[in-house]
Amino acid sequence: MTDPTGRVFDALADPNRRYVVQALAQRETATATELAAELPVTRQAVAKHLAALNDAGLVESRREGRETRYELTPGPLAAAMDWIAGVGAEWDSRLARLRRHLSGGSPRRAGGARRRG
Amino acid sequence: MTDPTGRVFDALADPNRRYVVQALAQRETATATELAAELPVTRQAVAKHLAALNDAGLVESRREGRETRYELTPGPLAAAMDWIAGVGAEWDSRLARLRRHLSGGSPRRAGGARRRG
DNA sequence: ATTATACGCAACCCAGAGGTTGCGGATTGG
DNA sequence: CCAATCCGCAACCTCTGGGTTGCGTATAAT
Repeated sequence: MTDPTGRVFDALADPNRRYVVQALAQRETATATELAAELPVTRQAVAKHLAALNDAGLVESRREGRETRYELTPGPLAAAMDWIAGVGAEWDSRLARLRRHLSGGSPRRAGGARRRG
Repeated sequence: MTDPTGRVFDALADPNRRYVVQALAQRETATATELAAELPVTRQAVAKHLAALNDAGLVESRREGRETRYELTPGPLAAAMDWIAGVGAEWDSRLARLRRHLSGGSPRRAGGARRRG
C-alpha cells in the first residue's frame, strides 16, 4: 500500500479511525488517551490508529510537555474525493457517449455519480 | 467491517480493486478473465476482488452463457463522498466558529477541504 | 463426441492489521 | 524527593486479506 490514495482509503476503512477523524474535525486537537476514553479499545490501539492516519497524511502530532496532541490535516481527503470524482466523471462521459450514440437527441450533461436507484 | 461505508472505503483501499473500478467506469462490462489479463494477478484473485466490490455494492454480476460479466454500480461512491464531505463541513464550520470568535471581522465562508499546502 | 474455454469452489500459504499486555522513560504535581 | 500521569517501544497473539494451485463443472466450438 505504498500509493498515497490507497493509504487514505485504507485509513478511512476502519471504523475507529473514522471516529478519530470525525472527532478531530470537531475539536481542535486531542490526545490518544482522550480518544481512547471514547472508544472500546486501549490507548495503544488508538496510538497505532493515529500513526496510520499520520502515515496517510491525515493527521499531525505535536508534543506539548508530557502529552502528544494530534490535529487533523484534511488535505488528503480532497485527493480521495478527487479520485472518486474522477471515476464518476468517466462513468458519466461513458453514459453520455452511449446516449449520444443511441439517439441523436440533445445529450444533456449528466450530474455527478448518483445514488443507487 | 459490517458497516456499509467501511466496506466501500475498504474496497477502494486496494490498488487492484481501484483499477477494476476505473476499468468498469470506462468499458460497459468486463469479466474476471478479461480484467485478470490486465493485472499482475490470477483470475481467481480478480474474482475475489469482484466479490468484495459486489459486497460493497459497487458492482453487479450477470451470467451470460458461460461467462460472468460485471458492471459498475457507482451508487455507494456517492455515500463515501458524502462521508468525506461531512467531515469537511464539520472542519469548515469549526474553522468558521474559531475565526468568528477570534475577530469580529466578516467571516467569509471557507471552501471545501483544501489540498495539502 | 471431443476439445477448449470460462467459471466456481476449496484448500492452503503467508504477511500484516488490529489488539493486548508489560515495561521503562519523561514530565507534572505534592 | 516521591508519586502520579502520560507517553513510546516491544513482544506477543489471533484473524483476516490477498494470493496461489488444483480440481470439478457448465457452456461453446469443431
